[in-house]
Amino acid sequence: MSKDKPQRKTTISDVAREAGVAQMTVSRVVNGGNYVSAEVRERVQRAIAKLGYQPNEAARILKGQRARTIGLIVPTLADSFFSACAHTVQEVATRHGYMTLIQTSSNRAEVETGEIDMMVARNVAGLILVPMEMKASPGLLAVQSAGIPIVTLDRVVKGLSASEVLVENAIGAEEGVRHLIGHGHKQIACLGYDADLLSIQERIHGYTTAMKEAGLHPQIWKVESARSVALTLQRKLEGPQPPTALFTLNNVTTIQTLHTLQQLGIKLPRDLALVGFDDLELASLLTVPITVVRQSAHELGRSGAKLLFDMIRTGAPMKELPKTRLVLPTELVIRNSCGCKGVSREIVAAGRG
Amino acid sequence: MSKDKPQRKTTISDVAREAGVAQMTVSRVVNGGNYVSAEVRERVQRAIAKLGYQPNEAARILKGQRARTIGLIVPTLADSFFSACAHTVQEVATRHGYMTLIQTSSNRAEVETGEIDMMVARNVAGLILVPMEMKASPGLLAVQSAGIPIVTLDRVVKGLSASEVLVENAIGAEEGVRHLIGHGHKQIACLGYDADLLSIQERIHGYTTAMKEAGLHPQIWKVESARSVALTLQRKLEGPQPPTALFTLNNVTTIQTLHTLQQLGIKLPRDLALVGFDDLELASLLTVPITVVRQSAHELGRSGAKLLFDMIRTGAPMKELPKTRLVLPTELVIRNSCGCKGVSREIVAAGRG
DNA sequence: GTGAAAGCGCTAACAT
DNA sequence: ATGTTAGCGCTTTCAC
Repeated sequence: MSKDKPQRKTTISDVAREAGVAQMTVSRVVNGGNYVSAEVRERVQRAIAKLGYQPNEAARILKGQRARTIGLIVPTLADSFFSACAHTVQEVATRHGYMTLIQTSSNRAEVETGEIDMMVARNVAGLILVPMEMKASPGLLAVQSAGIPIVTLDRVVKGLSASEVLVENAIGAEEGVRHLIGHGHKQIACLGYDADLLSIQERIHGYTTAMKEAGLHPQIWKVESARSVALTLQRKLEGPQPPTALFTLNNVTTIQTLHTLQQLGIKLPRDLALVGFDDLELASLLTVPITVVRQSAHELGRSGAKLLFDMIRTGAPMKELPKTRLVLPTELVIRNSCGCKGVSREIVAAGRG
Repeated sequence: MSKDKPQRKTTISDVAREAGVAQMTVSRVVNGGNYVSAEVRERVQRAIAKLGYQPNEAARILKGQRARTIGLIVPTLADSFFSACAHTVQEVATRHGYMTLIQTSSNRAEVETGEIDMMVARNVAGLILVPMEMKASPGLLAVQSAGIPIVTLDRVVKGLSASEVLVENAIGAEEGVRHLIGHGHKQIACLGYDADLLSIQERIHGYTTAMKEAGLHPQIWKVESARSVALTLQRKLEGPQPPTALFTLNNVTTIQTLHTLQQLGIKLPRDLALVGFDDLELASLLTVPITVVRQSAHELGRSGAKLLFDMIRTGAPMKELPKTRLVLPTELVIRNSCGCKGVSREIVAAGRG
């Protein structure tokens, strides 16, 4: 039907012939174009455009260069927080002329390890990840000693000289809990899971700080998984001395909580006040708009990618990579689940076919 | 701090030396091991194990092999429909031992074109995309004639021999609109944008079919962009003869509509009934749970990836690639915005730190 | 069965 | 400022 001959891709030597120069000159033009006269550069660029030349990555890599590709590992793309983050990382990478290998670890350290190996095999120029383990695995250390810059998002890895972008989890949680305290609540419970994650630990710490500061007794309900949130909540709320307010540790917990309250017929904020960590899409359109501590996924992605490309540009080779730690602020978005009355008006964007 | 020498990776010739054979023999052992005596194979395998040899992908690719990487281009990852889709594609790819280069086209054909070129430069083994143009660009044709399998999602590209995964847009829309008609509505307006996309055209077609079938007069409000939804809606609803029901053409339109109705103080479903195309996260927790025509992003991704790997496996080289068209069903999820009374109970999953 | 040679497309290092 | 040479690690081709 179509062309039978797979028409050999145009190579650097095709361009060189077309422009009447040596391959090396073309290579120089492609890579920054230094030490090339304006006239020749012009001619080469025309030839490139005419032939639709694209440098062959494999050849570059074989020569020892790094791929113009970065790796990104997030727990899942099915959570809008991480997909927003991935979106931004990819955008920044594109702006730098890089592509992005995106993998999901499904919250499993072994999976992450395998993915790191595959990325190393592809000579990625840098690696951004939301790490699953608190201490550096041999794989990650190998990446580091291969001189590949690493940025971790949301969490830190001990024993690794990677740059980190974190979130003011403790301060954000404090602020949220203080807001509930400001509404006069004394019995504020803190609900969530994954207590082994740094981010969650910090939020719990923030909760505890705010409670103690107000002379209140912290009540922390750690559950093992997202699924058990509903059970725990139901048991506690129907028990003696139910709390008058709730602080939920992440978006999934908040959603589970909302569903459970709906089932139990408990009305927000009349029967129970709620502040959650993490914003929800459509939060303002819910039966009761939810007050949340918002962290920006886009900012996390943007900062992480920016840091990575700084490192890639600097090209600190194998040696001590410059290690940076960035901590992003959170924002208390006051809606109605906390007991406040006002109406929040929010804007939506983005489109699909 | 760590190792200063980046310890050159062991190559095929290291293994050959260690085993006392030629590189070629090692290569044969690595790739299936045919035409090698058991004794030599044994020796080579021991050497491979001892040295921890990993074949270099770049070198393989340079020799004309395809990368164990596929490309995926979606309009955006900031829309949960497409990120869910990307999530599943990536999962399937991983299961096949492939990685996934994920790029976003931002709904712009030129961007898509550039990304396709970069993927070709990386020798991807296959390409999955939600195409922005209805006719094949030179770039896409080049991919095809290079023998790289292509699968398009949600839309078709004319003049391209790619496999396609589509959605029963027309039938789904018909079903949704018929449900509104079943509630006794006569004045049902259809609202949305991006009318040049096949998927939207089909939904409009389904709407029109259902209306005509019932002897009703179609009322289609095409707007130019997501932003103008609110304006149009407000103007029409405050004008003479406002409709009693609304059919919105995609999730963004539905959300804009919800916000607008909230502002105008119009209550669902008392003042106005609503059925939307595309499900919303948290739809069941909204003030009024929204009835929607749901299409499965995961199924779209899964089917597309499956199709692609079928093609990659078959390895139909440059010749006529087997072209398949798959059309996925939609599902009418009845909640309350249509006027139905029942309570829907839904489950949430997925977790984050 | 096994091996030697050639070369994929590119760029670092060295001419000129 | 531009060109020449060599070789990255692998597999295809052909010889033995």
